[in-house]
Amino acid sequence: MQIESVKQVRRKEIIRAGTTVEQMVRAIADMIVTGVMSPGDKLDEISLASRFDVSRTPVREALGQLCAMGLVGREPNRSAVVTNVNERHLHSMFEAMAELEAICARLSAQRMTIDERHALEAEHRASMQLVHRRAEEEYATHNTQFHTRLYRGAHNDHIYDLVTQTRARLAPFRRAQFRLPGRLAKSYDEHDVIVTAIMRADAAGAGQAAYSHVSIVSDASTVFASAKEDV
Amino acid sequence: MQIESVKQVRRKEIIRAGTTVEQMVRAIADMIVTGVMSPGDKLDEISLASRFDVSRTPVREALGQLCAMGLVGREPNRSAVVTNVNERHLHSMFEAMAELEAICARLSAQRMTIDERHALEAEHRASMQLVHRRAEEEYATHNTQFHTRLYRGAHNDHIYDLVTQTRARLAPFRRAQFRLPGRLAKSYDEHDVIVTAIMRADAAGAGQAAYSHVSIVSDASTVFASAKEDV
DNA sequence: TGTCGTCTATGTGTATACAGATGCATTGTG
DNA sequence: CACAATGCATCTGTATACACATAGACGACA
Repeated sequence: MQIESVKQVRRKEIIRAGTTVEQMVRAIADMIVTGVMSPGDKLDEISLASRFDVSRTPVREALGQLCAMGLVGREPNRSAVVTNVNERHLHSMFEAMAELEAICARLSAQRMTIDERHALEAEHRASMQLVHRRAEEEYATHNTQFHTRLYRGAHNDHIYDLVTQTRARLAPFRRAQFRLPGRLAKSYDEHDVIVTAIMRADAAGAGQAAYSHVSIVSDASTVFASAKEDV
Repeated sequence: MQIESVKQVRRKEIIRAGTTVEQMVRAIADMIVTGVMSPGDKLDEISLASRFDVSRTPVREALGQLCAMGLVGREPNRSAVVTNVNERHLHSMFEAMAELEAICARLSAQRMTIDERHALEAEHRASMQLVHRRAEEEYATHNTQFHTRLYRGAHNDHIYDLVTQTRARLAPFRRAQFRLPGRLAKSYDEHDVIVTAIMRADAAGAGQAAYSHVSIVSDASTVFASAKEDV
């Protein structure tokens, strides 16, 4: 009886804390993406359970989802670990990202509605101010929206899934891209080429512009080297 | 004590039956892919648990993986259901598949080693016999291998993951493609164009050939219509 | 002193128990 | 007779218990 009341209280606390599985996934993913946890770090189920004040069961659920997202690896009878990608694999992800962006840009050039084209152009034009003000954080937000518009503009749900998934897996390696001097202006110019091609319905041009945009932004080996030095 | 011995026995049975989570995933995926279960069918945890003679816990694990694979959908406090894709979404998957195949063919034309090129060509040539013998089953096996060679030949791990994943999700809708009259010969001819382009290191040609090959094979709306009539 | 074996501690995998939510059926009322 | 409300049954979500696997430490023997 007393035990049950304890359970009740705990349950209330959990509900109040609002620690759902989804939130745990977000929290752990954030820790990985922001570098709080480094590749190779163990994710102990018991520690996580006590940390989020839930039992191991939902923790395992969350780890399963993170595993599906590719952020953590799991082996039988072993703790889940933050996935440790090697340089070759990282390069393959950046290349895949470039290919997917190119597809989205091509399809966007062909399929975007008038409204979508106008919205893309307007948002892009407005971002010039952010470049002048050197507002890196805000530009990063705009940049995410800009690319999301391309993914949506392709009007293909499955490709949207693939590109979003790839983007999530690359997130840990894209930190602070816009801090580099002149990077904002360069990004804007590259966006401009893409937007212009899309407005002209120039599919091939948009695809090529998007490919080189992402390829240049990534420069995988450099990114990886810097990321590795942190470890 | 007695309870424990019962558990022991059960455990032995389970081990003997060898019903691991991975096997359950395979079994359920097969049921979906082969049409034993139709889109919209409920996947009751308790029924599955008794069916595989395990508790609900590993069943939930398996359902989570199937959800990540996109074969089943889950909503809170509701049974998992076999994903019911609409025509638009199915079309988007076929289109994505064509784009991914094109990428793999392009990259294969550029990157395959001499050995890989020879193996591809040899296997392709050998498949002509299967066409003459109208060996649909065997040709289907060969076809899978052929495409897998293209995915591997691109030398990009992440793209391999994406294309494999997409292929798995499309599996339920590709049954009996090779039963159609003349389909084998047509497939062979299309493979031939791809192989020739790859042997010449003609990236653009290989990409285009692969795209139209997959696009024609799929013909999404027809496939969907027939799949739908079964339901 | 080094190496191999065993023992223990920690953590995962699975089973079971229980609380909450949802959907359906049954009953009561207009 | 139809519709709504309530009760019940069923299934999911989470907690907890227990058995097995693995790794690291300690001791024995060469």
